[in-house]
Amino acid sequence: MSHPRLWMGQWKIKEDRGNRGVFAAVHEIVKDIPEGRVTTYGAIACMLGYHRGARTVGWAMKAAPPGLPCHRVVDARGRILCKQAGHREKLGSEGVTFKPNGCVDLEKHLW
DNA sequence: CGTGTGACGCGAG
DNA sequence: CCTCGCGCCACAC
Repeated sequence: MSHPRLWMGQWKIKEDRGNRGVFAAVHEIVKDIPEGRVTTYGAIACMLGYHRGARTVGWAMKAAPPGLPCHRVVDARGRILCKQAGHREKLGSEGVTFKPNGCVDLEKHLW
């Protein structure tokens, strides 16, 4: 897997946040996701050092504040878990392409 | 401090 | 390709 942020020292954000809450750290990362790019819960977890804390990242998303581009965060297979919103269309207008089955093309747009 | 919970990940069928 | 089951972790109570 290639996660540019992994070797950019982004996981240090956790320390910068003083461990006050992983949520804040996750939110910071999600905010930095550029348009036309997507990332996965597991990737974010890795950036923070929680190589197995993908679920915790999901929690952070649930508590995500307004304005957070949470539609750019999908699962490891490129599927949008948040069903309530039409994120798929949003991503499409940002230049993200999808596979025939509706999954995001992670190979092309993974952050 | 123990228990329950969840927008996940991955292997196996 | 899809579904099922187990494991993992931080947070709320």
